[in-house]
Parts: sequence; C-alpha cells; structure tokens
Amino acid sequence: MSNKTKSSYAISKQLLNRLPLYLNYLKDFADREGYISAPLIANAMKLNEVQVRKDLAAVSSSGGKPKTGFAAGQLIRDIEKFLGYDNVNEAVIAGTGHLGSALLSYKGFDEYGLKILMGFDLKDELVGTSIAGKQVLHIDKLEDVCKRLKIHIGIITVPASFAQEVCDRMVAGGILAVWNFAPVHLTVPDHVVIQNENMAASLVVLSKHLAEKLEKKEEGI
Amino acid sequence: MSNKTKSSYAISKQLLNRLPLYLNYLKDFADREGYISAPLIANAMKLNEVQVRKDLAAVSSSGGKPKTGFAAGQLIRDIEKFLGYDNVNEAVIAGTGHLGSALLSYKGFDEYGLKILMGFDLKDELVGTSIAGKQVLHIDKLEDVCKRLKIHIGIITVPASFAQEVCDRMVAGGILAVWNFAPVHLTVPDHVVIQNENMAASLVVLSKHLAEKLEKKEEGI
DNA sequence: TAGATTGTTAATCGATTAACAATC
DNA sequence: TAGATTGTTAATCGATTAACAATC
Repeated sequence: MSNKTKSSYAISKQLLNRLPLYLNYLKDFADREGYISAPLIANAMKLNEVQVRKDLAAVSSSGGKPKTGFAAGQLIRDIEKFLGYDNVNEAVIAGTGHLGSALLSYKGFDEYGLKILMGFDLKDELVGTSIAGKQVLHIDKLEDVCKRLKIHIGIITVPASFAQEVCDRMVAGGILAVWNFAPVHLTVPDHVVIQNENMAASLVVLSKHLAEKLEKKEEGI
Repeated sequence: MSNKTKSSYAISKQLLNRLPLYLNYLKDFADREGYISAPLIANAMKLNEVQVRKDLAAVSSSGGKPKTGFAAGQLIRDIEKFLGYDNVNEAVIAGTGHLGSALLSYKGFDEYGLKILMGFDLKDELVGTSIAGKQVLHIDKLEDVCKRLKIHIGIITVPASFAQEVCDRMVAGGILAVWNFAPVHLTVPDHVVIQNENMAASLVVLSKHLAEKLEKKEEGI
C-alpha cells in the first residue's frame, strides 16, 4: 500500500506553501510535549480555521483529539515527513556569484533535506576555490559530474543570459528538477520540473500593496 | 480621473506574478518595433491563450489589433508602468550576511524600481564597511534612519531568531512594507504589508514534483 | 454535562478556460 | 474575402469558507 493521502483533499501548491509556515510556527512556539489546536495556529497565522484544520488532517498520521487538538511533537514530525524533509536530495549549483555563494553557505537547507554538494562557475578566479567548504568546479564539468553522481536537482544562479545554456547542460547531465533564480523563462523537456524563484514577482506584489497604502494615506481617512 | 483598470478583471496576485514573466519574454525575444500576439506569448510560456489575452487587455493602454497583436515596445512600457517599475521605491536591508550582501550587490533591482540605500547589522566587523558601495550601519540606527529618510520598504535577511525584533524596529521607524527572507512568521500591525520570500516553500514544491517523477520512473511506465 | 475542537459535507467564491461575436 | 486575433460573456474548475454532526 502506498502512502497516498486518505481523503480527496488535493495536495495543492497552496497547501505545500502553507505547511512550512505551520512548521516554523510549531517549532518556535509549541511545547513539543503538549497539544496544539488548529484554531490556535489559524489565529497566529491569520488564516481561516477550517483551512488549517483541513491541512492538518491531510498530513497528520494520528489525527487530532476533539477538544485538545494535535500532539505537537508528532505533528511536527508528520509535517516534516510529508514535506520530505527526511529524504536527502543532492543538488549542484551553477553560478557562484553573490547569490550562488549565499545559497552554498546557507546552513538551513539541511533541515529541508537539500544538500548542495558543489558549485560550478566559468570564472578562472573562482574555479578551484571553495565556498563554505564546498568546491567550485569549472562549468564544463557540470554535465559529467551530474551524470556520475546521479544528481537530480540543479540550482541556477547565473546571469540571465547564460541561464538557458546552463539549464540545457543540466538536463543533458540527467537533472530532473531545476530551481531557477535567473529572471528568464527556461525551456525544458517535459520530464524536467522547473521551479522559478521569482524575486521580481515578489517585489511587485509588495510594491503594489505599498502603493495602495500610500494612496490611502494621501487621500486621508 | 484615476488610472484604475477599465474592466472588472481583478488585479490578482497571480496576475502580478505572470506579468514579470511576460516582460522577461518580451524584452528577450520581441522585436520592439514589431508586433507580438497573445497566442505567441502563451505558447512560449505554456500558458492558456485566453489568460494571456486577458492579462494583456488588463494592462495594455492602447489594446491590441485583431490579426496583428500588440505593439511590442508599447506593451513593454505598459507592463512596466503597471508594475510600477518607473516609480523608485527606497529600501533598507537588515542583515548583511551572505544573502543580505547578495541583495545589496544585485544590480537588477534598479530595473524594478527598488533602490536599496544601505545595510544594517550588529556585527562590529561589518559595521562601517560598505558593500557594493553601500554603507553598513549599526542596527541601532535602523529606526532613526528610516524615520529621517522616510523609507517605506524594509528587507529582512537576519537569522530567524532576530527577525521579529528587527521587524518591530522597522515598523517603529515608519516602514510600511516588509520583504522577509527569514523563515519565520512575523507579526505586524495592520497597516504594514508583509511579503514572505519563502524559499523553503519553493523548495518543497520542487522536491515534491521531483519525488513524483522518481516514483513514476521506478514504477516503469 | 457543557463546551471546545475535530472531521466532513455543502455552499461560496474567485480564477481559469471555453465559446463566440467583432474586427482588421 | 478568409483567417487570425482581439475582447468579452458564459461555463467550468478548484480552492476557500460555512455549516454541522461527532467526539472527548
């Protein structure tokens, strides 16, 4: 029997975006020996109570107890399991400029099951160095290394103009999932998944909201 | 007369996320003197044609011409205007570690109308230095500087454990919009907008998709 | 018990997609 | 003209929220 979700509640992208929020909250504020309820989380996150309840129901192994809620420690483990934080995924990163080296250095990814093994770049002054104890190899070795180590995840932090070419090399090396930080639309074969980390889009949402606020302020009242 | 949208097509978060994608595509591939059609963009981005058409109709000042499409140069300007890329928003950043300095150094934000003026940190070895020509001041000056310069946007790249406190200081300094890179839920008054740059969530979506791929591969056909 | 909370079914809401007339 | 594309109204789809019985 496979571990499919019991109910028909879909594993939507939205759900996958909310779960890490719950997890942060639980880890920071919940007494792991105690219980926590959906209304409590909903209130803290300013989300609808039913939504949180459904989300928790979808991932909780043991369910909650009426009147008391969910065992916090178990719930944390359940969410982590659901999110796959206990399976390690190995990744490589192409582009070791500011952003690339920030990602290479970031300790927090371990927690999410992401292990960035090494970086690739084409600049001679970077190749051969190491960042946060991880080697930087020449970009020409990218395809080969991915193949040999059977890496499935590639992270792209090269300038926009190189991104497609780097992406093609990753795909040629057997990469199945690409996390793209370059502000371009990448074309990949159907069997490859792309996740765009769209900072411009984030920024736009923020500045639009801000513009509204400022307008209201000007209008008075 | 205010520049509200003509139609009732809502300015959804989704729309705001798609527009930068169109913009990238247009800038990279469109002949600015020529014309571009919704079906063409839709095809390149693998989106529904009607959706693109509606999106373009919502932002285009002059509309498109049946059979020919939209004037590419004008469309680029319209999208940029709609997204507010021509209004400069000044921002400060708290936390000048790897990620913070990557953001401080990133040239691309200009294009989006974001101007990061300076950084703040509490580490003595960082305070007084400058990153990409931008000063790093002591975090204790954050509130004061925001007030004096009437900064509206604060970017948080401090460790999770400091994020709430830094956020509070920003709010006290009159910040109205917070771009939060720390993996915690921040509590702010109603008049402040938060945009969480949720890398963990992105990563989860990616690794879930990857897991599906790998499962299918194992099952064979 | 009374009351809080869970889990689930039904109603609502909003975004996407389909259908189609208008236009160049 | 014929055909591609626009703009818009209607239908569909999916996610969120409301309502409510079950439970401790």
